[in-house]
Amino acid sequence: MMPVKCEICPLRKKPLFAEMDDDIVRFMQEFKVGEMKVKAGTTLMMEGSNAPQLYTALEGMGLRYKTLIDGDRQVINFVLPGDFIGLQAGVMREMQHSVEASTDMILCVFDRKTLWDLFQNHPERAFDLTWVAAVEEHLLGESLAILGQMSGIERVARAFVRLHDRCEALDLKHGAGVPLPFKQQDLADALGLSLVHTNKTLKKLRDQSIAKWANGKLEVMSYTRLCEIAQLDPTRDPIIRPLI
Amino acid sequence: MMPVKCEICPLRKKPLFAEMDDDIVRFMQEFKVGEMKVKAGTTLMMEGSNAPQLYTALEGMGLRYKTLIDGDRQVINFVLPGDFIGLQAGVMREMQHSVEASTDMILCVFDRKTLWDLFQNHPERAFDLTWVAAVEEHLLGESLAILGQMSGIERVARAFVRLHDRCEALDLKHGAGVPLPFKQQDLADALGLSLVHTNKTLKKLRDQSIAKWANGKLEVMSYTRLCEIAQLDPTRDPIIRPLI
DNA sequence: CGTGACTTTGACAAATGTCAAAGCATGTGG
DNA sequence: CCACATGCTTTGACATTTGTCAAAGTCACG
Repeated sequence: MMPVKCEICPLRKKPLFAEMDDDIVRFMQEFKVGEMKVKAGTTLMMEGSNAPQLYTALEGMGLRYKTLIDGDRQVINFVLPGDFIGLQAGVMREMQHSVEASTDMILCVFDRKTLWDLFQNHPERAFDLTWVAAVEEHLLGESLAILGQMSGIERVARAFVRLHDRCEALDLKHGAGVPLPFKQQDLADALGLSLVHTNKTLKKLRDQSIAKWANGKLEVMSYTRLCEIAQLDPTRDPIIRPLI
Repeated sequence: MMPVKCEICPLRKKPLFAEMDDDIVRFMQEFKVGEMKVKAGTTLMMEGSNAPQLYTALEGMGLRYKTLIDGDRQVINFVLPGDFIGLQAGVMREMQHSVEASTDMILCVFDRKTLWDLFQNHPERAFDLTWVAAVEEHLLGESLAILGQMSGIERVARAFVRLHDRCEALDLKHGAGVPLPFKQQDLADALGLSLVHTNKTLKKLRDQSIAKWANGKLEVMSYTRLCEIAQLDPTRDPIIRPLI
């Protein structure tokens, strides 16, 4: 099967991503060495290793996580289409977290070795890479504030709003809900809550008809009330980011 | 008073920072538009604003924080000499957190407008900037795991080890301890604990003769035991980063 | 002195975690 | 087609951690 041409990349035109000049698109086409399909459960990057390849998620979802000495797992964030994977491997010695596919995924593949070429000959793209890193930094800072200052139900609500909005921006809404192909344990590990407590919190949102998450689908029934709990302004603007 | 020349910058030679070519040093000297001294308590960057200037901390300490709707504050991290301030303002529309000086500080000042020149004409420096962003991302991911998975005493121990090591790497050790010019409330806000609980946790570490923090000085009495609680290998290597 | 900012303590309340078991799909081998 | 094993979700009872409130202690400073 032919890989998707960057030129006609369906992600590129979503308003979530910064616009891209035509010559940048041509360069990306060159920079891209191929496409990869992986099955759910595949480990894409390993904490502590150095990866020869970098990716951009095209389809499917995954998660980034760290494993602690005592075996606990912290999910750093969820990987959705448009996310760049492997920046740390690209510029630091090695990855500081692992990345795993939660569903089957399709990824754009880049070569780590040509990253330097990007910096030397395509300053706009280098800038965009830094921009992506800064957006990532922002999102992690926000997550930190969520774990540090918010209660269980607030954290779940926040996660739902974030994921719901991102899916909508990607036009992933089909029917009543958006896809959320994770386990409750994944969400628990992301929010720093126990599985049991997460489960009971989900029940509360269900019982109050605010949001329902089952069978890999998230249905937000009252966006307003969800935002209220999540301490978010329902009319705020999304963060624009470049697509690598 | 004459500003410090980059050439003789005392930070540059610390093994914590990546080595820098001579011509890069010359460029940085140009890039640098001046030096700034601020008093303790000064707000250097405001969440939501765009800053015309970027900084590198030379002396003194500060903190980055976010304020939530309900007034809670999350301290994102502590700012120590060598930290770059304002990357988000440089590449995104605006800062996503505030930065405040906890002590008097001296900062290297750069002009946001010349950042683009850096990307166009100094790819190594552009790479370093991305590298810094990646290191920051790593540290935030680690913080996330700390807040999400560790108990109160473990969090405090982690923070102490991190800060102690960083101060040592900067040769800030004088006498029995390292400077830690923050309030208990700052640490509490960084670790997602209440002030009272933080205070009681500090007492535990004191009573067990593991670490004592008073009058802005942190004295680590048993690095081994502290690392044990912090779930850290006491022999691990520090992360090297570029100095901007 | 008296005031304000910070730290320390004790008593009590609330949120969250742990354990254990049951429920419920789904897939597989007999 | 059934029986059973597996992985995930749901529940209830109970334990523990952490937060909240209120007050007192300490220290620097005008």
